[in-house]
Amino acid sequence: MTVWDRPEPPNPPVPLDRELIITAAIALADEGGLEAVSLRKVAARLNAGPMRLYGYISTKQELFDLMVDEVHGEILPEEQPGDWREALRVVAHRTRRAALRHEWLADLLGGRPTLGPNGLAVTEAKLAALDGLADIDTVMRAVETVSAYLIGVIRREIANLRAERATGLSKRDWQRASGPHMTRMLATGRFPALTKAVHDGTDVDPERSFTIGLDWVLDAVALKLSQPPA
Amino acid sequence: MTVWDRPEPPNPPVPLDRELIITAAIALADEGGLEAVSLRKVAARLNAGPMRLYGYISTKQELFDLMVDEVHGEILPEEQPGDWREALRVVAHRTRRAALRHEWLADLLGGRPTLGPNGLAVTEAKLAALDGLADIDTVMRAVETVSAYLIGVIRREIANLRAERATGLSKRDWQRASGPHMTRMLATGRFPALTKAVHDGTDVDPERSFTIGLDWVLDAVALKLSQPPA
DNA sequence: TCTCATAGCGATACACTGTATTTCGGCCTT
DNA sequence: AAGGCCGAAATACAGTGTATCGCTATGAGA
Repeated sequence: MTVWDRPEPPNPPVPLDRELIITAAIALADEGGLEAVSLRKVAARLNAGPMRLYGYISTKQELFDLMVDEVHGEILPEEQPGDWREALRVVAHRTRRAALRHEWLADLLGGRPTLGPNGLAVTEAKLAALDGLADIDTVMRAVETVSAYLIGVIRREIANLRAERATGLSKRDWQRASGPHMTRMLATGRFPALTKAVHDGTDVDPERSFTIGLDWVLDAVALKLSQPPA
Repeated sequence: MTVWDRPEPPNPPVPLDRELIITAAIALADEGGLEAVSLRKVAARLNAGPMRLYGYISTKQELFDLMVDEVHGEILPEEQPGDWREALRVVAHRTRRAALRHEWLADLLGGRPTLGPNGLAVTEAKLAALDGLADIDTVMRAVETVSAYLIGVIRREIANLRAERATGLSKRDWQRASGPHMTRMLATGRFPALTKAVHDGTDVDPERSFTIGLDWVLDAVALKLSQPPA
C-alpha cells in the first residue's frame, strides 16, 4: 500500500459533548420512537464510532435519563404566575405538550426518579407554587398527587394515540367499539357499564379530558389547602 | 449412522398453550424483571424452541399484553362492595399490591390500552361502581382520572423502590438527600422549596402516601358526583 | 401395508443490539 | 529522532426478535 492508497480520515473527528449526544438521541427518538435510539445510530449521526459515546455517558439508561431531563428543560415556564392554581396548570399543560412533541417521553415518564437539574427545577416550581399555602407535608402530597395524575393521563393519551394510528381507526370509531375485537368483547354482555359508556358517552377530545381531570385534581388540592390536616 | 445412534427425542414436546407461555413469562419477569423475558428463555422453560411460541403469539409485544391482562385477573375483586368509594378503593389497592408482587407491571401500566378480557373487566368494575350516580360522561371522566392517578403513583413508587435498591440507600436517607448527587444539587441553592421539603418534610411510607393521594382524588370525584356538570 | 402429503417443530440464519477488549495511529515529550 | 501515551476505532461477544428452511413423524388414501 502506497501513500496514495491510504484513505484519508473521512471526517475530522468532531469534538463531542453530552449536549450534542443528547440532541442527536432526541432527534432520533422524535423520528422513530425510543426503539430507534441505538448507540450505534446516535454515534453515526455524530460521525463517531459507537464506543466513543462511552466517554460521555456510561450506559444507555443514562442517555435516556439525560434525554428526559433535556425535555424537562422545555417544560419549565419562563415565569411563574402568582396564582398557585394557574402555576400548576401551566406546568401541566407544558408537560403534556412536550409529550406530544416527543412521544417517547410517555414511555419514560415516571419510569425513574427525575434527579436531573431540569427535572428538579420542575419539581421546585411545583413546590414553590404551593409554598406557604399549607404545611410542608400537605404541599408535598399535593405535588405528588398532581404529578402522578400527569404521568398517568399523558401515558394514556399517547397510548391511545398510537393505537388509533396503528389500527387506522379514528378515535371516534375506536371509542365507539368499531374495532372487531371490542365489538366481540362487548357482545358477550359481560361488560354492561362499559357498553353503555361506549354507546352513550360523548367523545371529548383528549385536551379537554386532560383539562377536566386536572381541574378535578386541583379542586381536591384546593380543598386540602383550606382544611389543614387533622 | 445406525438406528442405535439415533438420539431419541429429548423431551416429548409438551403440548403448549397460551396460558403456559404466559405463566412462564410472568415467572421470568417476576424473577428478573421485564428485560429478563426473552422469547428464547420463555421457550426454554417449556422445553421448546423459540420459534414454537410464534404459533401462539405473533409478537413479543403481544406477549407483554397478555401478561398484563393476566395480572389484571388478579386485580379483579371477587365481589363488589356497595359503596362506590369503597369499591374504587379496593380496586386501587389491589392494583397496587399486584404491582408490588409483579414489579414489571409498573413498566407496562398505561403503556398500551388495556383491551384484554380481564383489563376490560377491571374497567367495567370501576364504571359499575359509579353507574347511575351521575351522567355517563361524568362517570367516565371520574374513572379516567382515578386510573390516571393510579398509573402515576404506582410507577413512581416502583421507580423509587428500585432506586433505593440500586443505591443501597434507605428511602429515608434518599429523601433526606444523603445521596452525593442530591446533596450537591441542593447545595446550589437553586431549589429552595425542594430543600425545605426534603429537610422539613415528614417521610411517610409509600402505602400511606398512596392512600392519601387516592383519597384526595376520590374526594374530587365525590364533589363532582354531588354537583352535576354545568 | 406401503406411499405420499402435510403440518408442526427444530435448526439455521440474519440483522441488530449494548458493551468489553484490543489494536492502532498520531501527537507530545524528551 | 525516538519513545511513550492517549484517544479513537475496530473487533469481539453474547444476546435479541423474528424469517426462513428442512426434516420428521404422523395421518390419510390406495
